[in-house]
Amino acid sequence: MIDDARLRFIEAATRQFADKGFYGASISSIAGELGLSKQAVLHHFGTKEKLYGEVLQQISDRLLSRVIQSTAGAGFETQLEHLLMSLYDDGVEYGQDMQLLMRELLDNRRRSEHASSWYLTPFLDALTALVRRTPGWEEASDAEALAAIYQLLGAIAYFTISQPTLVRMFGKQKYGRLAAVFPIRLRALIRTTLATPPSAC
Amino acid sequence: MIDDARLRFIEAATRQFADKGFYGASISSIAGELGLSKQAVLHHFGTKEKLYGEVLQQISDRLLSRVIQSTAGAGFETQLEHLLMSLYDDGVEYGQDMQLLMRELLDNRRRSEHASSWYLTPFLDALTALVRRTPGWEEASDAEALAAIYQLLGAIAYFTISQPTLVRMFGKQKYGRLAAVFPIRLRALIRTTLATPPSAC
DNA sequence: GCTTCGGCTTACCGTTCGGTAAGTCCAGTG
DNA sequence: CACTGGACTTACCGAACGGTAAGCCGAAGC
Repeated sequence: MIDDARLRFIEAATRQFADKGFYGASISSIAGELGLSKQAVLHHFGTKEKLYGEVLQQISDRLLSRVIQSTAGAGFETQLEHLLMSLYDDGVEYGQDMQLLMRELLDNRRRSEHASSWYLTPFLDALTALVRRTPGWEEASDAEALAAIYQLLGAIAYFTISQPTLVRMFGKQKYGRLAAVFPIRLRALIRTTLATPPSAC
Repeated sequence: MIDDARLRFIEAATRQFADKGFYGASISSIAGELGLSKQAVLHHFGTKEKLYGEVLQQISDRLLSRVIQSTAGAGFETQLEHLLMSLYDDGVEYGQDMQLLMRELLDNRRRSEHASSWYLTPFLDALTALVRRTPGWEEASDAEALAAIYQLLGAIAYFTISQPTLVRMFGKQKYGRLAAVFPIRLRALIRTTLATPPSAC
């Protein structure tokens, strides 16, 4: 199995960057996760920034392939609904990607000289395109579709990254009740959002 | 003006923690913003963690006083709408608090041994209480009200912290169009959310 | 006028960081 | 058998980090 170490480094880096952020995660601790020295990481990726870039790229690919994958059967409306709900489900289960993207959103301004910020563009473009195919949205502008989808993404991402904090805030039982109610309301939110094209707003 | 330096330190710290995160901001750079040495900071606050705690406490107070302040005139429904919209407006103008709270949400798990995570509880409690006074929500559970308000907060916070990244992603014009549409859709989202109590969901 | 004290400084400490340099080990290849 | 190149190591570097210790200094209190 060639490049095995490379892939495992990226996995470990994804975990740690999501958990501690770019500055909080060190290459030596990432290497330590596989029982290797930090120079093993530098050997494969050159710099920390490049490793981070690969992590981001992989997440971007995952997200985009998910959109493409969902383009099958049913109407665009239910496609979009399924996609967003599965994004929520997976985010709750293992929120690494959500966490990392949120961090990237926060740090991007500061780190913009070193890393580009276009990892999310294809994903957002695909989503807005999908929105504009749902009934009532055919003549909506990009901005209008993007605004709608961004609100839904925000609701999803914000909740999923809050999970650990909410558990400690409210305790397991109360969080459990919240987590039981949330997806029901989320589904309703998605439907009413799609049922409210700009012309009816 | 006594304690002037203290307050200015907290202001600078708020800026830098919001911008770079807890680990990214150093006490010496915070001190440098007032032209003082890092030991001036340590003299006032003891440790970095305590300074961070005061910053968080101040933000929490600001948020809570905002909720209380909004409790005047009009129905609870429009109170809540005004509150959320002003949260959005200010978040767009200077998103420091939003950014910092988002970071805290992400880092809280990791830093939980040193700092408590209850800064947001009073704010969330006040908001859920406010939701449960709006028509149709009187018999909703805490979890249901919290889920609804959390989705709205997510939509608001996610967009406001994304601002700089979105500008670089799409350019000023396209972002301008997005920013023009967003609050319109947000207001609609708030209203339909409040108009959809759990019984109708 | 002397002391006290808060605000602040310089000097220093141990640790960790990202990154460089040089070498070791070993499988594959002629 | 010699050699080559990739994977990985140890050794090291300068810089920055959070924090401690001790001292300076001007205003206030006696």
